[in-house]
Amino acid sequence: MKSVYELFRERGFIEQITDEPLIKELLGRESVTCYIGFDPTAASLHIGSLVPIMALAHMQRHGHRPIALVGGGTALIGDPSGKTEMRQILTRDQIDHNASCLRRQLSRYLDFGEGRAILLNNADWLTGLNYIEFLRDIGRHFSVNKMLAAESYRIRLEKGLNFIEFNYMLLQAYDFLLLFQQYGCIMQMGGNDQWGNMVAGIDLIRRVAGKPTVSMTFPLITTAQGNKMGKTEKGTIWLDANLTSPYEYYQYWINTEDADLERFLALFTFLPVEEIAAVKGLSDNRLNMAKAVLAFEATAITHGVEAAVAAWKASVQAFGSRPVEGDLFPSSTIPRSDEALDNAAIPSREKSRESLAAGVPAFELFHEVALCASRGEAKRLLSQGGGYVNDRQLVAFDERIGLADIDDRGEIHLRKGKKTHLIVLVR
RNA sequence: GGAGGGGUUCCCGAGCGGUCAAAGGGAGCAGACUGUAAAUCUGCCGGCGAAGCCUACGGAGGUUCGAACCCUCCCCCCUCCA
Repeated sequence: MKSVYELFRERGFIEQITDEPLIKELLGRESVTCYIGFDPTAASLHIGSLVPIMALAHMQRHGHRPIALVGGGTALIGDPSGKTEMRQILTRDQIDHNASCLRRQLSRYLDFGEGRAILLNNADWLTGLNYIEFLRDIGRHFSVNKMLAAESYRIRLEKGLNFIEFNYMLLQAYDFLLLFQQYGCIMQMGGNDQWGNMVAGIDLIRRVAGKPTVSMTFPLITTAQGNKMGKTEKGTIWLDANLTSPYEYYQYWINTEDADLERFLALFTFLPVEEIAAVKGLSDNRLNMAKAVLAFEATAITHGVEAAVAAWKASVQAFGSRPVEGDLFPSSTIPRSDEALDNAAIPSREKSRESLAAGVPAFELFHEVALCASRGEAKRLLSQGGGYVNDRQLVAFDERIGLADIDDRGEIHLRKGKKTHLIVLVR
């Protein structure tokens, strides 16, 4: 079996590491306890946290012991790293609530069974700290001169950085020290913007305990367009099915740009790299099949196979069938034929028969079902030919939609542009 | 604490008494072209409506026929000095 270090290398997980020979050796030789922190700044993680999650999952699959640390304590401070402005400080209640949501969410990716992985919240030790003691025990090991030189602070020095944020690094370093002492955790991983905080932890452990520890950062994943992952202008792509439905999630992935496909398959699926390498030679239809595989696998990891199949069916229903050929990604469990399609995963709205009897002007209907944010927007959309009813393009924005448009399944299919489908269920 | 500079529509950023729902860019949406891709081109891009009205330029007041633009107070940010 390949060591997880090699796997990280070939799948593109590594941006920087502190001590390559040491990490290589440790990961190949023994079961290592490592940790990654997750900020409970929202009640759900989003796609941006997927790389760290996948990294922990890989660690676990290779017999190491991951610690997922929910930053309930550090979130009270707010990490300035990688941010140009101070972010909104959340209340204790909000953070506690979010932290408990994240615990549940992370359990879907990792097995927190006895000895296999650990889930902690740093609020448990940070909120009870005594200020004077902390300064004397921990603070004295930090050089302000050195901190000011750190990239993450330098950027903020131009924009303004207040004392509470300046402290963040000490707290994260302290987390690492505590995990080292209490759980034998010797490796921290995280996004590349965490580099400064991670190195600070290693330094602290060396000073306090005299032991070497290591860290590894992941590249900040951007799309080929240079946008941050998971933050589209439409909104964030969340991992919570209630915030981003499995169908939307699937669609997000299937719309991956060509240039990102291979990299994303390596990062966001468990498919073997040998199969992923085949993407290089693909074009047109077969390339799109590979995107379907990415979408299916990614959806299955986050929402389960059943939800992924439903999303796949809905997608095929909406965009046409292009079964993935058998020689592509043999390891993938994506359905290869399109029997038994259904569109249950396509967003739908109910509407009564009576309300349609007199016919509803199309722009009002589009607004009513939330396909458009306002009536004005709906009018503009329809006037420009961006509205469809049962695949028929509407020519007039006030065309009336009524009983005649109901199909034999009792549905009216509305479409905004090429990609946004919605089904009106007539009751 | 003192001096100066700022806070404009989702973001950046012009405007500095009427012609401003506010230049320009970005993002977004739609159309064409395609492969549910990218690039490109075109149109749209506060709300409700027929005209018109309403809501918006950090907040509250004021001057004026009329204010994003002038005045007062307050809040927030930045720079320099302490």
